[in-house]
Amino acid sequence: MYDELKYWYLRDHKLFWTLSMSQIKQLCIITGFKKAKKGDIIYFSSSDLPRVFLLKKGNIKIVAVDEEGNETIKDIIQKGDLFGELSLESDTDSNEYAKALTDEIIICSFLLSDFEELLLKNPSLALSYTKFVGLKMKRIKNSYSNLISKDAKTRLYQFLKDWAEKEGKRTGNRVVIENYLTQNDMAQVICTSRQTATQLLNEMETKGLLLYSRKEIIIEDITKL
Amino acid sequence: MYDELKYWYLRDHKLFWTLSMSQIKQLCIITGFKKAKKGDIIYFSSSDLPRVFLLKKGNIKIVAVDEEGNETIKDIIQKGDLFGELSLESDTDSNEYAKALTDEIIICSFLLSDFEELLLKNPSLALSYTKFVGLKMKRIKNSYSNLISKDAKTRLYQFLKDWAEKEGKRTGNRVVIENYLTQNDMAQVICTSRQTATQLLNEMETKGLLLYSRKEIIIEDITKL
DNA sequence: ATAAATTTGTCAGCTAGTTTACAACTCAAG
DNA sequence: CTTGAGTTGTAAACTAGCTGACAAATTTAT
Repeated sequence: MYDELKYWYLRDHKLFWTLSMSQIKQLCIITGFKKAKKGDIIYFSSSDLPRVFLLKKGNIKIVAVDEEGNETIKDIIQKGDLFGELSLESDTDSNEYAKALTDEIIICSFLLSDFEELLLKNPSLALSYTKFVGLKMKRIKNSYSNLISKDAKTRLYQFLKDWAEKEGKRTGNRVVIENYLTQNDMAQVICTSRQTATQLLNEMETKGLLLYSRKEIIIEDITKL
Repeated sequence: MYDELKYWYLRDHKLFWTLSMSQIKQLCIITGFKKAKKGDIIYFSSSDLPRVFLLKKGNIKIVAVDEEGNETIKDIIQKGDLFGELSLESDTDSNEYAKALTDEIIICSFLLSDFEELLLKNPSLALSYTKFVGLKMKRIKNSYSNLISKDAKTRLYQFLKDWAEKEGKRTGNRVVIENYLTQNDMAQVICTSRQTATQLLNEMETKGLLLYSRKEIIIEDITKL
């Protein structure tokens, strides 16, 4: 049963669709599980062997801490996302941790070295993975060039649109997003100050574009964003 | 002789070191050559089949044109760099062209589909390639987070340091860089206005940190940047 | 229930960097 | 040797967004 679950976790991910069930069964590369509750901090012990993680349930944020102790959000990871050493190179110096944003978090992980071996044995998987990483790169490039060339307002709008598309529950043009981020979190993601984000969100609320609360964000008409 | 050259071009690239000479000979994936002179514009015809390019000689810049006709520098490609559809997905919508920055440009290219087939046959190459893309991604992330969190001055200093390291000729702490960029180009790369870049460069010159001319940039003491 | 901590709302002052505008310089092509 | 296009130098006016500061609201812990 336990093993079944492991395989299912992999099977569930797009990336592994090219493999047959029996192939997946042979792999058995998942080596770790982790559960967490809201607010919990999940450390990636750098002493440990490099790993690739798969977030099965919930949402977490990756926070980087610099020399002066300033915290910046590196990434928001959503259900189904693969994260960690995607570049297949271990990141030594970075001081990062993950923080659970929602109530119940399930993360499973496998060793980078196991994964590499697997890729070597499955050329088609290697190719899919390469495409996967490439796609990720394209997305990152895109969002960064947004950050740089667009103003804060446009960035917030884009962020909300993306979020709504990924996780919102849509009925007609109305979208409801479960809000697990604070305004400060959002501000950091779109690289602006908390105050500016607050201002913009209130402005949108006055305009009737959305309804903000700590629990959920309701966008009345997604096409108007 | 001509074929020899092709193979050598691949052989020369880090990425293909894992392959034996005979393996490389079997590939014969290079399908196109292009030469250009300073100022020439090299279009990537979107109607054509998607390709991966390898810049053998010279420097070029990738310029994106948006709806309003504004041009922004996407990338500066240097000798030995692989560029194009690295994500292994063809980019349909983007309107980009490359412009030759130095006198003699040699670009060779191969079809994306050929490359994919090659990766399928050589899992270890696929793995190296993924690592390669991953590394590129890491670099991009890094430079973008510089763009976002640091001020224009720091960004220019960092840009010059990187440039010096990659292409400068160093004697002791003195570095000479062949300057194929205008101040406007540099400004765009570090995402600031031309005027700010000019101001900063002049400031550095008055401080005795460097000597700027259209032909070359001389950094008197790289450790002082 | 009460205290403590976190999150949100709002405002005035400030600053880095943009924009606009123009002059001076450099260089390649007739 | 001129001409004109491209590049560089400089300055004033302007502005988006940051900082700091504080109050109010809300959540969590005791």
